[in-house]
Amino acid sequence: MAEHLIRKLENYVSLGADEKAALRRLAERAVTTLDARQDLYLEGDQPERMHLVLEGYACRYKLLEDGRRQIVGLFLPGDLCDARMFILRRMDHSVGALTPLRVAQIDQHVFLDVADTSPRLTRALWWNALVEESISREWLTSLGQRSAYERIAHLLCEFFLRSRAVALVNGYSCQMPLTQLQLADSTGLTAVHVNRTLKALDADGLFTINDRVLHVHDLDRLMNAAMFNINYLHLSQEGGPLDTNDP
Amino acid sequence: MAEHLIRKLENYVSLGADEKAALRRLAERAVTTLDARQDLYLEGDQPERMHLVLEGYACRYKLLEDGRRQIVGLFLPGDLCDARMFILRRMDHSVGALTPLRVAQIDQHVFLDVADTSPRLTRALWWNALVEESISREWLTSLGQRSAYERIAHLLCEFFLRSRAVALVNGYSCQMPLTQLQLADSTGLTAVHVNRTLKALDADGLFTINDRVLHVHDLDRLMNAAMFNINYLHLSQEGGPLDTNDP
DNA sequence: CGGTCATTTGAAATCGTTCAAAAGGAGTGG
DNA sequence: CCACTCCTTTTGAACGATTTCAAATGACCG
Repeated sequence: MAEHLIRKLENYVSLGADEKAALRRLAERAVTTLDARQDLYLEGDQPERMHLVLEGYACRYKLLEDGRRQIVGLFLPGDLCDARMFILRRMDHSVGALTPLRVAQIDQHVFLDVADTSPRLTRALWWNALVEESISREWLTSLGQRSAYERIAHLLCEFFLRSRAVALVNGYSCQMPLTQLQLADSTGLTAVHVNRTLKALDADGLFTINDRVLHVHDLDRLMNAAMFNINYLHLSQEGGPLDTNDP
Repeated sequence: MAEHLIRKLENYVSLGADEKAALRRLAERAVTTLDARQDLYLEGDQPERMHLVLEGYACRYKLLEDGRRQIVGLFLPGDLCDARMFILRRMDHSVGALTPLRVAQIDQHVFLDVADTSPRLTRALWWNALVEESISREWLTSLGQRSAYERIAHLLCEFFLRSRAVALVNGYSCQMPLTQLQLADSTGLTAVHVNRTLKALDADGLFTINDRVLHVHDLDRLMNAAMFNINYLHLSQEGGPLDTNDP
């Protein structure tokens, strides 16, 4: 099901029935499942196919020689992995499943054909790629400037809002597949400190995580605590998505 | 002069005379100069033109409400700023000159026309964009996992190698326009600590910086100290650039 | 000459790490 | 069903990398 992807793209522009159909056909390609902890790519691989996440969660990560690990991006349902990575001969990072994962494997040329279905769809897929880059920049800002408390608040705030953008929230709750160790690898902290910081965030009434479910208790205060500026997610273009009849 | 850009792209693929000519024409568009500290874009701007850096150095940066600043990317001569940013209605970060700067301002459609001059050039410009993303991921890894010492070693190593890729080195020296404060904003450290760490790196015989010039004393040891894995720069495709007669 | 910016140094404070250990849950094989 | 292992969460105490605060110096510029 490409519904999550469609939902996400429609934050940017309303899609026509033909465009949605093209995306749905994409999602029917070579559907595979992976267990948690399995890798979709490893650093050094020659990427040949790209993937659309249908169900479950995954991450990009890099390893240093001595085993230190940094998670450099998260994939939610509806996210596309490495749409154009095949231009680089070798992967410079790995992609791993965080939970059991269902993905569609898509050949590059099939994707490019679909991307060319309509100018509007082309643009929407571009928008999607550019938002991913914007998120990287925001993560850089978090790692460089935010305190542990702000950093974790920021990550979870982003996660909640990205989940909401693909209709995966239930009021103020959503899945949160990251263990404290993975949270630590995402934020450049240690698991011990993540544990203590999560407790502080809970004590302050901002959110709790239980059994891989995030409950946001006060989104406004959470955003404030994280110095969260929603613009970088480029969700609603002022006045909402473009109309279907737009050029 | 588009020579730096051409040089850089030829790390990936050899370009034909017509392709080079197209790039050179790009670089003649609306050439402007800026002083150090002037901004090319501010967060919130609607990007309309993209830029090619002809001479001088610039950076992308983000500010938090309370004034903390993170530099999230560097531009050297030959770098393209925000080739496709116009798809996003608003800039989510700012771009500022680090030194006096000469740039060519390029309209989006002009750029896209040139990019379509040949499949090889299209691919080369894609390669360029993907390398920039790869660098972001490596910076994330630095900020999250590397110590102050490793982080600064890594940044300068990268800077040296990127300079070399556009023929801006002289043996083991190159310009290094960042002040210690800017180095601090790039690495998520304080200027005080950058100062002390630079001294340590000098004392260890890795490199020195004097009057905005970097002298690398021992590149191998510098790369080791930084845990520098050159693959992420995607410089030489195995066996060197593709041949001009390739598809 | 005064002002701004960059560099440098010292001393104290702190945030986050490291080390160590315990406890709970989930899955596996006997 | 128990024993076992692995993973995750949790807590305490000590340590240390980096920050903060403060101040001095030098270079450049109008």
